[in-house]
Amino acid sequence: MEGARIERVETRRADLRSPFPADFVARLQGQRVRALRRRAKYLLADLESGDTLLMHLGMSGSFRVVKGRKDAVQGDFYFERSRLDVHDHVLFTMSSGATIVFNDPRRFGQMDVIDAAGLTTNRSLKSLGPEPLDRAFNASALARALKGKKTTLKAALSDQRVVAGLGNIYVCEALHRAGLSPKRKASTLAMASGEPRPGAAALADAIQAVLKDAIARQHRYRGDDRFRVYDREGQRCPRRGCPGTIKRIVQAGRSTFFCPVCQR
DNA sequence: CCGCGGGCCTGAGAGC
DNA sequence: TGCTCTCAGGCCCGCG
Repeated sequence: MEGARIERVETRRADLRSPFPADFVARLQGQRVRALRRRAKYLLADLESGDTLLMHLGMSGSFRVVKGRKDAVQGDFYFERSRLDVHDHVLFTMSSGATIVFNDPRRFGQMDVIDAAGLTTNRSLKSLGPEPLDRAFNASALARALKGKKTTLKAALSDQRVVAGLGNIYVCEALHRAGLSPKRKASTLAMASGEPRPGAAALADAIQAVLKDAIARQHRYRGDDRFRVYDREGQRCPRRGCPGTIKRIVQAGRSTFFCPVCQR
């Protein structure tokens, strides 16, 4: 997509989680994609017009690139429409001849077009916390974010306003790596007399390690047996020398997996 | 404002 | 084997 022009956009239904904006197609067609980037769990494609295409995969969303030949036009596309799935909801036909297909069975995904001001005012973007993979993210940044949080570490880390980009699974994984209990009060890792508490450094490191590892290994959220604690209730704790057994509890309506022995 | 619970949606997996 | 049922996730909304 990057550097190519969006020749045609087709939405194959009226909505994902919410309806596509009325001018969705009009504001995209004919625009060159200046740059692709990410903020939290959102994908952003900056366009020549100054608008930005905002995309979220939700739970089950994915993109695939279908290559075609421009001289083999099938309808308005460069490939056989019979190759489309019922859950292929948005098609971007690019000037490169490739078609980018957005597939999302559960339709928890999101697509929107925002203007430049929207980058700071859009509801989805404006309250996001720090990026854990930014250089600026460290124990102090995390401690500041957790300051005054009355809730548990699990709930705080799941809150995109505190730290951007962690989902249920990676919160569990990061807390285990850091040796911190998901039930612990979040503010206990906040600053104390100008210094981050010891656990904050461990947690900041663990968050970064979990995300880098997941990206490098191309984790999938289900059917993936490479998590240390997620979906491992009743199994031995993977920490060296720890005799604990992974436990499952429910916090804020979501499953938490942790080791009660080594996570304090 | 904050935190929590419910709801959206489908398919994988469990249970009969 | 095949049917039904539950439940998982991210995010938004409404409630207290």
